[in-house]
Amino acid sequence: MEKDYKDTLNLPKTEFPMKANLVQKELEILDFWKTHNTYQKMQEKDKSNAYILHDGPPYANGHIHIGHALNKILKDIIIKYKSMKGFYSPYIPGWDCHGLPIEHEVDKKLGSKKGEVSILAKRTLCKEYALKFLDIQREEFKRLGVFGDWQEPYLTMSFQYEASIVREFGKFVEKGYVYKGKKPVHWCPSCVTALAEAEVEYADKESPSIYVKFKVKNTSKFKNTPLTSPLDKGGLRGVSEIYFVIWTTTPWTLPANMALSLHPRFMYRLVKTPDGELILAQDLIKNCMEKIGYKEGDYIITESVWTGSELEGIVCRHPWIDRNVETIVGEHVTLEQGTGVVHTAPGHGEEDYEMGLKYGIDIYAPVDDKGCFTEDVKDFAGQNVFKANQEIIEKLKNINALLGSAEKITHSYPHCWRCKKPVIFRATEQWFISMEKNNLRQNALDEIKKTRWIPAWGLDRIKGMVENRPDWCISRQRAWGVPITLFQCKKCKQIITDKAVIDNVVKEVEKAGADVWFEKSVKELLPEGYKCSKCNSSEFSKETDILDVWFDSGVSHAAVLEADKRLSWPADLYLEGSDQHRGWFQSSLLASAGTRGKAPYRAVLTHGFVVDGQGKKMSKSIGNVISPQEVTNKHGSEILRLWCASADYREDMRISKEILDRLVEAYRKIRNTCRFLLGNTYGFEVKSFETSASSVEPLKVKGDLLEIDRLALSMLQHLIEKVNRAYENFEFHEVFHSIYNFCVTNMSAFYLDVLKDRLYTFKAGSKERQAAQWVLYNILLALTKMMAPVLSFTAEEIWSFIPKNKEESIFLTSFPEVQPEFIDKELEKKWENLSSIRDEVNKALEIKRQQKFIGNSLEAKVILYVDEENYKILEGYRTFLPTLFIVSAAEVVKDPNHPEDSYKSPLISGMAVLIDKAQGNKCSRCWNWGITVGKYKDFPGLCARCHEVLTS
RNA sequence: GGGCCUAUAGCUCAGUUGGUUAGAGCGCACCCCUGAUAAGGGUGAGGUGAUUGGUUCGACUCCAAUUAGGCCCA
Repeated sequence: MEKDYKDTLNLPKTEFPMKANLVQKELEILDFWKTHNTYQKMQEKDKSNAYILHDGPPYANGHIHIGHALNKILKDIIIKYKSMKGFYSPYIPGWDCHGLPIEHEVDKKLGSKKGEVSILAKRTLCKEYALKFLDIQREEFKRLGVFGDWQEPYLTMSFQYEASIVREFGKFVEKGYVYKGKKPVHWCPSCVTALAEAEVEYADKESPSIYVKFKVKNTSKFKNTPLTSPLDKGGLRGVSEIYFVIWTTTPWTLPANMALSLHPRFMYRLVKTPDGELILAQDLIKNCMEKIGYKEGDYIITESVWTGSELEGIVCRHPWIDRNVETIVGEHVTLEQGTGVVHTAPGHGEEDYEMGLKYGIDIYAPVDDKGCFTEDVKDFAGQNVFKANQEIIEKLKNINALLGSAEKITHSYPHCWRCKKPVIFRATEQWFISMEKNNLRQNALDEIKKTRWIPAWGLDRIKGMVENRPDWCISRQRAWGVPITLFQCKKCKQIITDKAVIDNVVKEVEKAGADVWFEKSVKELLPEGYKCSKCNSSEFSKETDILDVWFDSGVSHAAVLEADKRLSWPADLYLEGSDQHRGWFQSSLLASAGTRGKAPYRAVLTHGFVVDGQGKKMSKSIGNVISPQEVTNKHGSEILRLWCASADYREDMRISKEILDRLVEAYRKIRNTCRFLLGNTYGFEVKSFETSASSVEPLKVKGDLLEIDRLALSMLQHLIEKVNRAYENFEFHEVFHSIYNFCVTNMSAFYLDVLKDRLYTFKAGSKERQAAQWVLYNILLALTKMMAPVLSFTAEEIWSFIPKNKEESIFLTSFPEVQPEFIDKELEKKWENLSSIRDEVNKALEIKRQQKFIGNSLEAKVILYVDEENYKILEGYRTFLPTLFIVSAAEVVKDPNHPEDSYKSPLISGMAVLIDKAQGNKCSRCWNWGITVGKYKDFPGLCARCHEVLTS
């Protein structure tokens, strides 16, 4: 039996497990970070060199979903990278605590008791609810390996934060932005309350469908127009009655009709009918005439045609009210239904309202909070609007304003989520922040231009929104939020804008939270003896509405960036999903631009949404939801982190079982590469190493390196460069792909494979082997550090296996920088050729392997038949070729006439590869074949090289 | 319906200012190894560049429309 020489080899040796067992191991590492205060230690830096990423607060409701995980992990990657780059880069997570969803949950729990509970008691329940989920989410975020000051987050419901909200609101009041106006909201007449969009459910409802004509007051405009078609000899000149025709399903909104909307580019035509000359969109004529009940021949379509724009500003008369109604134009008009002429009641519709604002029309809504007409509406005062529908139709019929007869249609209509009854849209008094005051809109637009948007199209998106948005409606008729802290004089209705009054409230809120507004009386909240500056009255009322929660989070720049000593203003980066262009990015911008004239951020980065493997959005009903908890429990958070870095977040990110499986494999490959590096740096003297790696004796080490070692180092520098650039540009998928490719291609399949012979069979302390280890050590350090921001758990684990005498955590080390002295362009160029020759040899070997001529490549001898040019390339490497090809022998023959059985390279002209069996016998130690095997009596199974190693 | 965005192999990504037969890794198939071993190596097969039109000597790259999808509005 042949002696086993395995013990004489330097095989890899490491305790670092191949199997990650992430689900368990991550918990240990989290514990390590906790007990060693790793995050805190990372903050012990020069604060003047800071990189501030300001956290956008998630809503403290429910468990985190995959989108939350993506967002927090991306932030974490940046924070860790910047920190390792030497920046003071703290992360203060925050939570958005006020708002409707929490209030709803509390209402739900209260059930029938809802009405009996005081506002303060309810607010307490809301607070408890928010705290509960804050804790849950905090644990879930920490479990993902996200670093941050989790012990001291910011909460929009903390006293300090609430005081900031009141203070910032006060600034808006002082500067004159805040005004009271009317805006239509969903209103439930049965519950007598305003409803938020989320409280509205859509259900089918039967409504009347009617066509109504509006008489043109002055037809002179038309008299100058050639109205008559050749077929219509009578012409229009004798006609004095011209009407616009509208269609509506809410006759009750007609008393509030203030305008008729046309589309600026649609074509409108005049139609002669027994009921007069009607104007409507030409594409809808046929349909309307049918619906109204005319038969063909009953009406004549004239040649007269205009665009909506041409018809703008025509004065009409309301069917029965003494009111002029003008035609206006808007893009919201469609040709899907109706007449192309839209009845517009700014007090009863969202688009109508927008049009009203645009044209300066009164936002008129003569309907009270129980859904009944007010005294304003003479004929129908006191009537419920839905019940009044029929009477209004009768009225229209009587005054001959109704075309055809009323029909019934069933359509989707908003209903109250609580009482399930149909709701109405009704203008109510609301508080607004003016976009025009102090040039807020323009100022915000200027700041948008100064901000770096990543990706760049973010600028266009938010710009368009800010350009077109209406004034900011900041009031909500709710309980769970920060009150609009305004007083009104009961006598003269003056709103108090005194700074002293506001400051006083801020102080109160600082002490006791926003609850104080509801707890204390007006007198207690006002400075003592305060009197109205206008009428000297001392009787005031306090506002009961609360602020829009977007105002809450919008002022985080003041409440957190400015106020928190750990941070500074403005932030270097805001990073959220692309939905926040309308949300937080905008509210923050307006809140900051309105009070400080500047954006609160230097750069804004957005990521896409998480979708399923088909690119469809995740939804419970489809059942394609993947939760972060699921991934963590099955594969480990590390895989989720890797997923965040693997895909391009600027687009929507897909996640599926297959994608995760691929990532698990990629993870294993990276892990195993590091494990091999660890195993082969075993026994290496780190200290002497580091000395010689420093400037003390660099040349000596460099001189010991083989060419392939220097090549590997050069390749490493390129990787370092690429990875640095990718992190700087926030292109983490580039980080992942380059590191991964480096592990697979440059290391595993090339350098490490070639190196095995030297590492295993050379003497442990030989300078060749030491040189290789030195390179491996450097690669390992660089790789581990570079992956740390993404694969934080694994990097920390690897770090703990790297011979010590250094930082306690990988996150306390500094990020690898390119060392230009190790870049060797010339060498790379030479090796490009060698590398492609190696590829061709592999092809030749494969053919022989498939033919069962050889198995292991060491059984082969390679003979290269080359031309002059290739000979020059190979000449200097003759002795190294067997190592490079991982075969037992290699010859280079300068002869363009290749033998028959050889593989003629299609890629490299002038080269053929002949594979022969290696001569001699297989060395039992190094497995290379050679004629020296058997020569030595003391070790008959060894080749000369191994004999030398064992006997010297 | 509107604004913004996306569409390259089964998967994740590259593709320089429009210029030869569109690249990588994974996965897959086949083979080798059994001294990185629930590892490692090799070879190979996979693409009508969403579709349709246009600009151009020439388009994955520029433009338009369509389709599918995403976010935000309506």
